[in-house]
Amino acid sequence: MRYWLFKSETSTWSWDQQVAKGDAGEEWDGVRNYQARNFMREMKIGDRGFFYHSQKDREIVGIVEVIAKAHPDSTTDDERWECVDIKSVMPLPKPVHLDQIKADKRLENMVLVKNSRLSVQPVSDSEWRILCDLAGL
DNA sequence: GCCAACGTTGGC
DNA sequence: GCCAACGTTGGC
Repeated sequence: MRYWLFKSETSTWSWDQQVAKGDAGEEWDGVRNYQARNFMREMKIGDRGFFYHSQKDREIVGIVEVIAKAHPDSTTDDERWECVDIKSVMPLPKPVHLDQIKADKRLENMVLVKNSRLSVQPVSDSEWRILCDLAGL
């Protein structure tokens, strides 16, 4: 299983909205970036990811699971854009703020730190473990 | 609200 | 195929 990180602006699509969708989940649509799309194409059902609030909050707030492989994005007719479906699994007992991540030497190579603009990113096994630890899991 | 970093577009 | 111009993102 691989790990990922999904980034969203609170005002666009928040963790609360994701949770409200329950096990039915929701498309991670609206991605118009080739790198992010390519990562979604690599995802498999059962892969897990962090849900990160960008801009105002700047913290990882929950864990999600991939429940559908990449398929055409329903919000556009442009065939280039695809997305996966994800559902919320659980909130983090202690959300992990960007400041904490940046302050941790072990996480200095995270994509979130190195390329903050990428909206869908891979997370390594060790990064996943460290972040779960910081989150109180 | 500013601006640096990055991605995309389009003219050549 | 290069690169200048432009638009967007997201941290600060």
